[in-house]
Amino acid sequence: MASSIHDLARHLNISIGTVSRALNGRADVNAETRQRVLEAARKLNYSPNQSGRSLRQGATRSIAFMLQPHPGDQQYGEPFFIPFLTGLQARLAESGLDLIVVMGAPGDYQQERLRRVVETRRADAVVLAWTRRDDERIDYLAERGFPFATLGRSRSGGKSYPSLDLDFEKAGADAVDRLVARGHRRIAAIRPSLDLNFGHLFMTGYRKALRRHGIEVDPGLIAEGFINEAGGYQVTPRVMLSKDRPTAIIFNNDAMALGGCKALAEMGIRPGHDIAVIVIVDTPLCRYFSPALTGFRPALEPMGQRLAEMLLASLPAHAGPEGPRTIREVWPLELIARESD
Amino acid sequence: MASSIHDLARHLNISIGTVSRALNGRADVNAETRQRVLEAARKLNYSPNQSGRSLRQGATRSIAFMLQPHPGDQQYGEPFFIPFLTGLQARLAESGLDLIVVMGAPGDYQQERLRRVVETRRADAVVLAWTRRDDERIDYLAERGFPFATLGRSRSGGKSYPSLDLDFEKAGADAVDRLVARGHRRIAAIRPSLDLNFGHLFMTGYRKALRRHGIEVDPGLIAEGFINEAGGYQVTPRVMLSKDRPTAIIFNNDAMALGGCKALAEMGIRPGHDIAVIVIVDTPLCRYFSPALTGFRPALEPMGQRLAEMLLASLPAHAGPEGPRTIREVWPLELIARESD
DNA sequence: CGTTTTTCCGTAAACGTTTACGACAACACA
DNA sequence: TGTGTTGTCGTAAACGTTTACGGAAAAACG
Repeated sequence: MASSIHDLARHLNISIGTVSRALNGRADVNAETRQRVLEAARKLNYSPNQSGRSLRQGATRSIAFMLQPHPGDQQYGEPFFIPFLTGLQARLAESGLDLIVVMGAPGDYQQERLRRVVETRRADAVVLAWTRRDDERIDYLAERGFPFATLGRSRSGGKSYPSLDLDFEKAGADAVDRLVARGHRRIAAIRPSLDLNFGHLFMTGYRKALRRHGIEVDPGLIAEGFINEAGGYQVTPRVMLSKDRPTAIIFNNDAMALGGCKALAEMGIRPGHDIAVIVIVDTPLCRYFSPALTGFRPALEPMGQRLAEMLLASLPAHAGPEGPRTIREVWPLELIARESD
Repeated sequence: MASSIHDLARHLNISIGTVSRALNGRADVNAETRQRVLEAARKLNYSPNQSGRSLRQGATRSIAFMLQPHPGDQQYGEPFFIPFLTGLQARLAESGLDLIVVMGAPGDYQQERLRRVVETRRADAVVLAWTRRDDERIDYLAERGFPFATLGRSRSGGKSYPSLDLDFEKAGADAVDRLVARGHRRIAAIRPSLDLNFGHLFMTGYRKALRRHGIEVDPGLIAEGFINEAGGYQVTPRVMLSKDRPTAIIFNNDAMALGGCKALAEMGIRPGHDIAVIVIVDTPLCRYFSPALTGFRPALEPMGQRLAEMLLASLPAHAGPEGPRTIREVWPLELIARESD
């Protein structure tokens, strides 16, 4: 049904080699011949078979983003990822690469999907997100020498790969600073597993800032939950029942904040009135919540573009001129002051 | 670097044909030979090159889901799609198929990404979502004879393809019925473009039910906005300024409801107290909002599985036994009563 | 023992590309 | 006219699979 390069060749009475060269813009083909080939390609509705091309070139010209649910949870953190993916895909498209998103099955801790993509060579490189402090995916990819980049840092030592992260540590500290400046001293933190690196970074900033202000960190004001609405809802009451109630809460995430505010509402506590609330990663949800939640906004779309660039530069086939290769970058989180603190 | 079928053959001193047959579980290979091949495959860390396989078989063994932003908007409706995709991918994996998600670029009205997937044969079939009343994507695919299925119906006549949709019409009517039974007669509707088929269906149910109750539909109580938080926020005040204020609002979507409730809050109107609120498609956001929003919950994950099944049955290569093939199904939306109405 | 069937395996072609190599003509130059 | 250069194209191999076909040996059968 679909026309191949042979059809074009037959139709034009020339060889497939010439057709291919004409299509690929090679120099050694007559201008007029090229014109005829391009016209015929349009007329016969030709477009190259990707499998044939991949097989010959040993490259699929596509990059895979692994969308993996948080273990113990069905959450993917989508509202966060979509703008990032938009930027990623835009930049990749500029270089003629396709972005494909591979869904991990919930409960797939063995990285079955990732292995599948790598081993069957469905993509030339992969992008990982939600890096963990010790991330077996990174070990796996580095060991096999498969190209990859990560959104988020990891503790994995000695490996060299492009990574882009947000400065969660500074955001955690900034949040504390802001609250202290407004007179708060009992500041709670609702966080996910410390295994998730951004949770760890956030808490580092939180602790450091508290100490800097001479405030002792109270374990009773820190609670861990799943990084979704249910997690925030379940866990927030715990810190509110601390013997000396917090006057402020920092949530690591918009979904946790939503659940947390629900729990607060049920206790008759109004964010912005009775308690200050700040969320680390801002999304549209924060803006349209009542009261609007103060948060730190990441530049997700530019980050996607940037990580694509970094990844491309690290790929043998795309390595540009000599310029020094950026390996890791940490981007700032910008505070958006609203009504909740 | 990666081992091919030739490496296995050389290593075992047999022919590549036998290796392939052994690997693919064909009958005409000695049990002991097969055992040796499988062992060697494990030892040499072999897995088949997907490009080679696709080229030979003329099938990629993967299905593409097109994730397209709503025109005029950057919204993808992710919280809705993720559970659906989870079901889809689970069922496809059972049949050895991979699911890949292809991100449409915002503003890509010419379906450039879709064309790309189809023409370069990156997938054996595609799944479309957010069908429009007249959907040029469906026309395109049907015309080319490319296998596809849709989440959502369309008006496109005469074409035969598997589709699965929710009964938005009934949900719209049910919402009205419920509100009328509770004494409301001025019921507003916040909807997206009628071009989106689910918006159209919702409004059909809404109108029919109002008429059934002898209530005239008031154009002043209907407003159209982008299907996101900003849309709900911008448009909700419009219906509230109607000369005879509504006592209830039905939102087509959780994000629109969030924005709408923000607007209401700014006007000093409390959902659940001063006005009844119902949202058609329920998500975790509705549950954890304060007050918790009454809504209609779709069975998204089972729907994903079901659509995968329907798509598989329609594929020549996977067509099972003769059983009658379901072509279109409409699933119910279950009302979850909460606090907002 | 001769014939037929079965079991197992090797050979080679094919899928649709890209590309190294060489051929041939046209042209320039001495 | 002979030699080199340039421009354009065809040939054929290669990428990693799957599979139709046939053949040899073993088994079954008379």
